Amino acid sequence: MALAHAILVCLTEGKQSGYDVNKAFQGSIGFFWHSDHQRIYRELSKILKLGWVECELVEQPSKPNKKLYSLTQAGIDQLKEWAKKPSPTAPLKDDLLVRLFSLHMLDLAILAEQVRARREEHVAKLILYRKIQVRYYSDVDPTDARTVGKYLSLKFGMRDAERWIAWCDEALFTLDNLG
Amino acid sequence: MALAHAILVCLTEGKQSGYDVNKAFQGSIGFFWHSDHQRIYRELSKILKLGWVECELVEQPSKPNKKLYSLTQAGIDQLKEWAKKPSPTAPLKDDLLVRLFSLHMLDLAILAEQVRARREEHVAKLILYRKIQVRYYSDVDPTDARTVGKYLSLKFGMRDAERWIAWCDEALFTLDNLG
DNA sequence: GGTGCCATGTAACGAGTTACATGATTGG
DNA sequence: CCAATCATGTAACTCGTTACATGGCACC
Repeated sequence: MALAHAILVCLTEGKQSGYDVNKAFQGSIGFFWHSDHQRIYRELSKILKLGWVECELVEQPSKPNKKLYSLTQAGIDQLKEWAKKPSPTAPLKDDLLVRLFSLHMLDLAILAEQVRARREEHVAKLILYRKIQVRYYSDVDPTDARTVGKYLSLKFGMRDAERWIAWCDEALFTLDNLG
Repeated sequence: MALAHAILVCLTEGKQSGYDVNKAFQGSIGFFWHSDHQRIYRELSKILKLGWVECELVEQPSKPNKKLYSLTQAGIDQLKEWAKKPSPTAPLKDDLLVRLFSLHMLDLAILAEQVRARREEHVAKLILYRKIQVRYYSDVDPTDARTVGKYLSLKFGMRDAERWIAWCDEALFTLDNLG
């Protein structure tokens, strides 16, 4: 039940609608845990029943009504309990790496193209992360847990992109020497 | 239908039983695409029906009988078609990174312990990868596609472990300064 | 008049996990 | 005698994805 906990983490930022949570899952926390609005709405009603969140209906003139969710004490306890459990390492799962295992049967030019595309993706990500770094984390107070935690995760994202870019360069060089 | 294709990739190595495929999914290819024997057996019967593989029953005295699967031409075509399609980047998904977003509400000591555990895991992986490197890839012929492809994926694994270790060190330093 | 944002969900399907189930042989 | 290896699968369940569904407001 990991998505539920990711939502709880989201709600530590304050009251939010399903729509808001979904937006957070597209940026920020979504860089490390993704979902879609369908599942988020489903999960919100589930954890509402469990009592981990409470819900307040907000009527908005000239906009659709929304439901603002906020953490309950049970939700906070649940979050803390979850955080105590060891976090399992997510196994790598990547098409591109698998394809390399049957490289001898595949079209090298197409594969090289895919590696280039992957490289570009991560270059774009790195640029985005660096923008976020400059925008929000150029002057971090090292004693502010709230900021420091998020900054650490951003740095992870940056390292992730960098290692992809470096590996793609290596792979392209190798593929070039093959054909 | 990604698992099916990962199995096809496996079978480019030659005839294998479900048991063999499962073992490959625990080492080598399994470092980049994991599964379990249940799903592998299910998927094998599925792609047998589709005609991507064919099956030969081998009776073994003093061992359980086994079914040896091998690629058919349709399977090879399928593999090649699949490899032409762009490979989607697997989104990051990690508990530990998510927890950092609610760092201000969590127990720092426990989290630091989890980071240390994560570090050890990746140190162990890196050692394993290096052993494999020395054992199988100390003298790679850069024109041998079969070897070069697998070696590239191994190098990806090594970079992955290295970036984790480096990040964990950074995180531990940061967490230390907090508490 | 079209695109995009706000805001909510359901239904069907496919993928993946956990638990259950069997049974012989080999090595310590 | 116990554990590991070889070898196969089924059943129930949860998680995740895709497609479907609605509808007003604001901006260009």
